[in-house]
Amino acid sequence: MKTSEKIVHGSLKLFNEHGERSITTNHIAADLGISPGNLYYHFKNKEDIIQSIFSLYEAKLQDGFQPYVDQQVDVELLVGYFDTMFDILWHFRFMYTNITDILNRDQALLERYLIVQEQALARSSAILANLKKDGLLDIEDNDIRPLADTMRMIACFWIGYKQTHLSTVTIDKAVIYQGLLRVIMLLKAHATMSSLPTFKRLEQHYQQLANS
Amino acid sequence: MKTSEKIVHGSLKLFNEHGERSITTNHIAADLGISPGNLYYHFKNKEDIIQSIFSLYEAKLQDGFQPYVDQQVDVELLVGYFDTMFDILWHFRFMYTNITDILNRDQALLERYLIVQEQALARSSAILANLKKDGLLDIEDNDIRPLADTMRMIACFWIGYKQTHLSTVTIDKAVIYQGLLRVIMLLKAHATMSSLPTFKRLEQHYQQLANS
Amino acid sequence: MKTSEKIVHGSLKLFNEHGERSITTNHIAADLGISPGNLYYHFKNKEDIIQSIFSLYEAKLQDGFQPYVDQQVDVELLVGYFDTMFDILWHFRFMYTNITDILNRDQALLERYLIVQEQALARSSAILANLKKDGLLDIEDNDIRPLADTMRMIACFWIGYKQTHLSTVTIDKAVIYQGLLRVIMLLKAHATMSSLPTFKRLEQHYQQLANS
Amino acid sequence: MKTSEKIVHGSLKLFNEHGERSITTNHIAADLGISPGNLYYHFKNKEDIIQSIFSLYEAKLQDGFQPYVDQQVDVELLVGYFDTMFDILWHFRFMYTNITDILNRDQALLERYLIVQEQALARSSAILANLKKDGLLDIEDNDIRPLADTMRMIACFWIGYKQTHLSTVTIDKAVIYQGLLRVIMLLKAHATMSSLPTFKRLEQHYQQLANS
DNA sequence: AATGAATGAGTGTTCATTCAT
DNA sequence: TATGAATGAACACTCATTCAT
Repeated sequence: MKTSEKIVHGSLKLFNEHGERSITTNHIAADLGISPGNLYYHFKNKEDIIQSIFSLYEAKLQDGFQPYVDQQVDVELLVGYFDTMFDILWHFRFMYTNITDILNRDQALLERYLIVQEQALARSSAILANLKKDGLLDIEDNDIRPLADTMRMIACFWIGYKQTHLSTVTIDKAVIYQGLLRVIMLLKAHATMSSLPTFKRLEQHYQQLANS
Repeated sequence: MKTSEKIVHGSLKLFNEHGERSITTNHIAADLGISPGNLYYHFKNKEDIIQSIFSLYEAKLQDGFQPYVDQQVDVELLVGYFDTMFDILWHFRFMYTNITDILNRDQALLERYLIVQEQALARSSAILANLKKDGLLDIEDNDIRPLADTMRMIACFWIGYKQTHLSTVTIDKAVIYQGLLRVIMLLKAHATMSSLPTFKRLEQHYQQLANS
Repeated sequence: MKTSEKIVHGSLKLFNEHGERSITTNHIAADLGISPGNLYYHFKNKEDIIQSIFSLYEAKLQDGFQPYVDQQVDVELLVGYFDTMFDILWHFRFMYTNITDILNRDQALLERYLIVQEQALARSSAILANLKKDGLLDIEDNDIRPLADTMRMIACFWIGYKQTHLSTVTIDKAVIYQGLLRVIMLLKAHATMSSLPTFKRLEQHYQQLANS
Repeated sequence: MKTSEKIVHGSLKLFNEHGERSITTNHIAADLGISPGNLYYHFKNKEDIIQSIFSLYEAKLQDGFQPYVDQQVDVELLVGYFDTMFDILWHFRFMYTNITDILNRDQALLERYLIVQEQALARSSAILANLKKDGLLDIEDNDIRPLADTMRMIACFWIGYKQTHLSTVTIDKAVIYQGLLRVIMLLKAHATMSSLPTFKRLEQHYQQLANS
C-alpha cells in the first residue's frame, strides 16, 4: 500500500475511533510511524486528507446504489443494497458524527456533499421505482422520492442518534445493523402481498447480524 | 442579573451564533466585558458552563412537556406543546449541531442527557396516550412510544440535517418551524375523523410562521 | 517597565543584533524569560510587534526634525539634528538592513513608511530652507529638496552599504558616525564663507566620535 | 544546457521574480521539472546555488568594466559601460534587494563579494582616470576614487531604494534606467566644456529607454 | 468578586536536506 | 545522473486554565 493510501486509511481509522476534531495531523503521522513532514509531502493539509476520504465515500456511494436492470429481484439483490448501506455507514461512521462541523469549515466539500447526496437520492428513488414496477412496492409515484428521503434521513442520523442516546459511546457493527432494520421497516410498510415474505427474510437476515 | 447567570446566557448566545467549538472562554469573557479570571471564579471550566446551560435545557424540557389533566383539548393546547418544542430547538440550537461532540467529551453530561431524554420521551408518550384517550389519535398502544420516539428523532436532527443539506448555513426561525411541520405531519397521520380539522389548523398555524 | 514595552524593546534589541528574519517569536519570549503565550497576550502577532517598533521610529523621526524658529543657529543646533539622525540610525539599525523584506510583507506598514518618509523629507527641506535664509547655505531654492533627498538616501543606505562592504559584519556606533560625516560632507559643499567654520566644527565633533 | 546550469539560471530567474527568501529549493526543482534529490546531487545546498549565481555575477563584473586602451572615446564607448551596469543590475536584481541578508548568512560569500567589489571599484576608477586623461572629465586625482565609490553606491542601492519608496513593488527595466540616469548625472557634473555634448547624448540615450 | 497578566503544551504547517533505489 | 519519498526541527500562533493582586 502506498504511503498516501496509508495516510488516508490511517486517518479514517483514527477519525472513526476518536472523532475528526481530536485527531491532529501529528497524531496521524505518529500512528503510522511516519514523520509529520512526510504526511505533508503527500497532502497539502488536513483538509486535503479529509477530501481524499470523502472521495472514497463518493465512489462507494456511486458504485453501490446503481439501479438494477433486467435482473430477477430477490433477497440477494436487496441484501446487496443494504450491505452497501452498512458498508458506508460503518467505514465512514465518523462523518455521520462530525459532518456538520466538517462541512462548516470547508465550503468546497459542502458543495461536493450536496451534489453526491442529491445523486444518491435520485438513484435510490430510481431503485424504489424499479421495485414498484416489479410489483414489490405498493406506493404512489409522488411518494417514492419522499420515502427515499426519509430512509436516507434515518440512515444518516442513526449513528449520531445512537451515539447520544446510548450510555456506551462506542458504535459497533450491531448498532449499525439496528439502524438498517429501522430503514427496512420503513420500506416494509409499502410491501405488496407477494413481496412481504421477501422483506421479512431481508429483515431476518439483518436481525441475526444485529444480535451477534 | 448575577454574573454567573450572565456568563451562562452570554455563552449560550455565542454558542448558538458561532458554534461551541469556535467560542473560547476568552471570547465569552470579552463579549460580556468581564475578565477571564472572573469567568473562572464562577465556573470551574468551560465544561462547567456547558453543564449550566444544560440545566436550563433540562428545566425547559421538564416544564414544557407536562401531560395535561382535566383539560379541554383544542388547538391552543397543542400549540402550547409545539411552541415549547420550538423554544427548545431555537434557544439551544447549538446543542443540536454539536451535541455528539459535546457529550463525547463529558461522560457525566451524557448520563444526565440520557436521563432527561428518557423522561421527556415518557412524558411525550403520556401526552400521546392522553390524546388517544380523548379521541384525537387513532393508534395502537404499542405504537405510541415508537411514534413519540420518531417524532423526537426528527425534531432532534432537523437542525443538523438542514445545516448539511442546505448550501446556506444559517439556521433561522423559519427553518425550525419547517421542522415542526414535519413532526406535526407524523402526528397527523394518526388523526381521527373528528380531530383532523384540529391538526389541520395546527399545521396552518406553523405554516404561517414558517413562511414569514 | 510594562511587559508589552519589554517585548517591544527586547525585540528591537534582538532584531538589531541578529536581523529580524532570524529572530522568532519564541526567541523573543525566551530572551525576556516570558512564555510565548504571554507574548501573544500582548501582541496579535510578530507583525504587530514590528508595527509597535515602527511607531517608536515614527515618533522619533517626527520629534527630531522639527524646523527651528527664532533661534540662533550655531554648532549646537546642528549637532542636535545630527544627533537625532544618529539616534534613529543606531536604535533602529535593523530596519536599514531588512526594510525591503519587512515592507514587502506588510502593505499597511509600507504605506505608513512612505508617509513618514515624505513628512521627514518635507521637514528636512524646511530646515535647509531656514539655514539658507539665515545665511548658512548657498543653494538655489530648486536644489533644496533634491539635496535633502540625497542626504536621506545616503543616511538610509549607509548601514546596508557598510554591512556588505565591510568584512566585519557588526555595525558599531563608529560606523554610524562615519555615515553622518558623509552626510555632513554633502551639506558642507553648500556652506557660505561665513558658515564654513561652523560646518568644520560640526565635522570635527563627529570625527572625534567616529574615531573613538 | 547541463542540469547544473539549468538549476543556476532557473534559481536566478525565480529569485529575481519572487525574492531569494521566498523561493525554496523545492520550488526551484519543481519549476525546472527535476526532483529535489537531483538538485542536491548537483549542489551541496541552497547556499551553493547562490554561490554559483555569484560566480556569474563576478564574471560579468570583471568582463564589463575593463579600462579601455588606445581607443577613441565616444558615446558608444560610454554606452558600453552603462549597458554593462544595466545588465548587472537587471540580471542580478534580487541581489540588490536581499544582499545584506544573503551575505550575513555566508561569510565565505561575503569575502568574495568584498574582493570583487574592490576590484570593480579599482577598475572603475581607472576608467575615470582614463576619461580625465582624455579630457572628458575635469576632476582632481584625489576625487576620482570617491566619485567612483559614490557612483557605485547609488547604483547598488537604487533598486532597494525604489522598492521601499514606491508603493508599487515591481521593479521593471525603466526603473533601472532611471537609476542609471542618476549615476550619469554624477558623472556629468565633472564634464569638460568639450565633453558636455557627449554626456548629454549619453543621457538622452538612457532617457529614451527609461520612458519606454 | 474581580482583574488581567501569565502559562505551556499543543496546533497545523514548512522546508532545507537526506537517502534508498 | 536522477528520482521522490522521507526526515525532523522549527515556525507562528492558540487557548483552557492559573494566580498574584
